[in-house]
Amino acid sequence: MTSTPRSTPDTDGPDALRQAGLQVTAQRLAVHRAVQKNPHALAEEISDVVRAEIGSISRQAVYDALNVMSEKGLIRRIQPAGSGARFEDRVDNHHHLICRDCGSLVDVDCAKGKAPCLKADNNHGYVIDEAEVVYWGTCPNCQTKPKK
Amino acid sequence: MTSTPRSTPDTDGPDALRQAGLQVTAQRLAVHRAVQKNPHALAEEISDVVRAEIGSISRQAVYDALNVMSEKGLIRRIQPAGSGARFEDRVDNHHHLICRDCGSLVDVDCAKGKAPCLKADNNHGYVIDEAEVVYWGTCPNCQTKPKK
DNA sequence: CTATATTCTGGACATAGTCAAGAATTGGCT
DNA sequence: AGCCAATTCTTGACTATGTCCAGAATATAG
Repeated sequence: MTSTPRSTPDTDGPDALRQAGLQVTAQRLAVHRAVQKNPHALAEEISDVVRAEIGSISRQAVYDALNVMSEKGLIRRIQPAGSGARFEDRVDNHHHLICRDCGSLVDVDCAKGKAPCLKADNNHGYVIDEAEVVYWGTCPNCQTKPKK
Repeated sequence: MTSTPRSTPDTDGPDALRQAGLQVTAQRLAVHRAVQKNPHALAEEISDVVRAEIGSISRQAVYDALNVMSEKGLIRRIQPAGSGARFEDRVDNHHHLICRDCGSLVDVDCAKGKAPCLKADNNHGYVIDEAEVVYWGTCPNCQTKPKK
């Protein structure tokens, strides 16, 4: 560490937190890393990963970290029907494709980085800040199964 | 009302259920009516409405009716983050606009009845049957509040 | 180094929904 | 109309996911 100030300024743990105006704690750093390494993980899975890494963490600290970081835009929360909240560190505009049978979830890019769906016809006076798109279907694996 | 065999064949309770291959029961009819009359209601609200109408119904019967009817396409289930499942009888292609602050939810038509968002760039082998779009933002009422 | 605000811990609690076994109802058949 | 088999409903326990609270620990500013 003689002359490596910061390899990836934007996603580097401490800096990312500070830039978001959050205190830097071991728990938050670990949660952030866990989300980065486990895209689409559930809160409980994050909890397990963090616990494996730093020994222990309370459930509340996990939820708090996930919530505050998603509020600040550091991570993104997705919450499809049929499962708890999931978290990912990709904050760019992309969407998700979910299998109705097995719940598997994959990322899909949204038409070349543009946001074609961000405008609703009639916004009813709402100020829209995000358009979330979820594609529901059947994954390749579940298509082969007899359906029951 | 002297000679009105059925005003709306498609949404008439008994027929709608039969056409979906479901047994016609008082509970299901009441749940169906409750959903029609209370768009975007939660399961528990449906439960209350039904109970007011037919006296009593078990929680399980409500969930069962809602689930089977949404599987059969009689009603549609939507489940935005931060609330339980909501149900509506509009089955056509439309989307939703939700306030992050108060959770209010309104319908938005999807570009003139067409389905412009139904195609993902790369479907990863999935067979897609629905594209769900949720617009997140702040409703007119919450915009005036000081934000706290 | 100290002060103060923020965050974390631990445990109770809340909400939304599922599971399972037996009772009641529906719809087809005679 | 009356009966039978299958479906549906009831009841009550249970699971999963997440929140609330008060006090202990920690981070950051000065």
